[in-house]
Amino acid sequence: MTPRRGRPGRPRHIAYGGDAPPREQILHAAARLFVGRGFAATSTREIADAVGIRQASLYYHFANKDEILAELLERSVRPTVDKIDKIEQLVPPETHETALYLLALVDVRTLATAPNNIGVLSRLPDVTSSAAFEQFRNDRSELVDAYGRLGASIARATIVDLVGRRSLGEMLVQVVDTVINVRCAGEPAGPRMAEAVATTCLRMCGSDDQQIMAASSAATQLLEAFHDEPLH
Amino acid sequence: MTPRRGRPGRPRHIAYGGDAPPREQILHAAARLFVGRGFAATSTREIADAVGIRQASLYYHFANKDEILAELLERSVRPTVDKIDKIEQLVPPETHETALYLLALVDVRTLATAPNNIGVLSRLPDVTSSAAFEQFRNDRSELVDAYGRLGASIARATIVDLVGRRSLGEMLVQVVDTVINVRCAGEPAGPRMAEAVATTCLRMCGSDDQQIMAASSAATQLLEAFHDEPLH
DNA sequence: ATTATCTATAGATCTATAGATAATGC
DNA sequence: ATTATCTATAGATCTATAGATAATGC
Repeated sequence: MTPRRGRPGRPRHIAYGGDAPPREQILHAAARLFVGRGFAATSTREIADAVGIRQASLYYHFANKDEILAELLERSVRPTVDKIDKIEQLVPPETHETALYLLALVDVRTLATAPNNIGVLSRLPDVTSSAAFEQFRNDRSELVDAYGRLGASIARATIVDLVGRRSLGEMLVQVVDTVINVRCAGEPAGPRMAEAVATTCLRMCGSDDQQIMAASSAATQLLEAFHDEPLH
Repeated sequence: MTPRRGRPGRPRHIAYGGDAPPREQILHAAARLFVGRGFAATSTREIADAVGIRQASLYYHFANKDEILAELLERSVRPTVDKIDKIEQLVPPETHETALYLLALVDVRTLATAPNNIGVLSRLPDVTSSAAFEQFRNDRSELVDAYGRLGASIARATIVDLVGRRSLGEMLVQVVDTVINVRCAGEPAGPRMAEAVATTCLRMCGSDDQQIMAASSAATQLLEAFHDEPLH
């Protein structure tokens, strides 16, 4: 009953276009163009040309241009959001510091390895004012909540009362998003960067050097378990 | 010989539209829309509607849409670039540290007080890939050079050799541009922010706390002289 | 006469739909 | 029969130009 995707159809006007599924080829080309020239400035024709199909053929895979964008936006947060539960359910001897550190590491890696630096998309005004942005807003909100909860469980009451749980979350996410800037600037964002970001997050919550060191080594060990996780 | 701008012409289809010069009204409306919804996503009709004139009337003031963008881009750097010479010509007892600190203060204020946070424009991919971006690139390059020169005159040879004068300049500008982020996040960017950014700049060049304090108070005093400066 | 607007429109897109077609799989 | 493409095109923009017009200033 399920349609058997992946079966051949009519051949493309251009002979060969790689062996990835066509949907993935479209997403990849669209990501490159959206990030490089902007969402509104990129026409569906340009995407199709990059893939090697006709403009109208895009609509077999996506209902409209916004849906391509929505999928790319989702891919820039979903992998991290999906790991929140497991991270928050860490039990002693792991500390809350370790959990926040680990969340930051996972998040940085997601943004750092996402093809074409799609993390930029959610900052573009033509994207944020598009209908496709709604779903992303929800996903990101979950992420901010998680950062806020973990941060608040670490920080002293004085800090939490002053800053507020929500805006602590916002600021932590903001710091993590530095990775996007770094990639825009053309520098690679490796494990070094991840450590820098994660320690900064703990420091924002008032952790001292010793706590940070402990969280760092614990989280770094746990990270690999999350690395090998299947995404779906 | 000079055309007398500002004389009345045919009345607008909408009676009253404020008393600023029409060119300024257009720039203001365009800035708000470009920053809020993106450059490519904003039509000339939307700009005209916001001003209260017909779409075609824009073309009496600007040759095309790109020229509106070009003017906005220029206004986001020009005020700072115009003050570089005077800042670099500071003589003892003012130090190089003071000069860099002052440049950062001036730059932050320009970005912080620019209407509609037009600093964002130069980060949008549809803007950076437009023809109007060429001039901005040159202006910004001058600015990066100045930061690089001042930074290199402060930093130890080991730092300059490692990082390179040019990329030291790039990073200093990057730090100053944090103001744009802050405004995007909806927070106000006041003198407090300016101090934070400027001290960070000095610290990046290896200045110690005492040098920073001295530069800070010297530069803060000099700032007002630059504040009252006429712009043209 | 000069200025700043207006109306009308050409020409170039751009998105999305309708319906045809060239492959393979059963 | 099913899949993934194709061709053709409608309808909705969007930018920019041409030429008319309603004010004021001299």
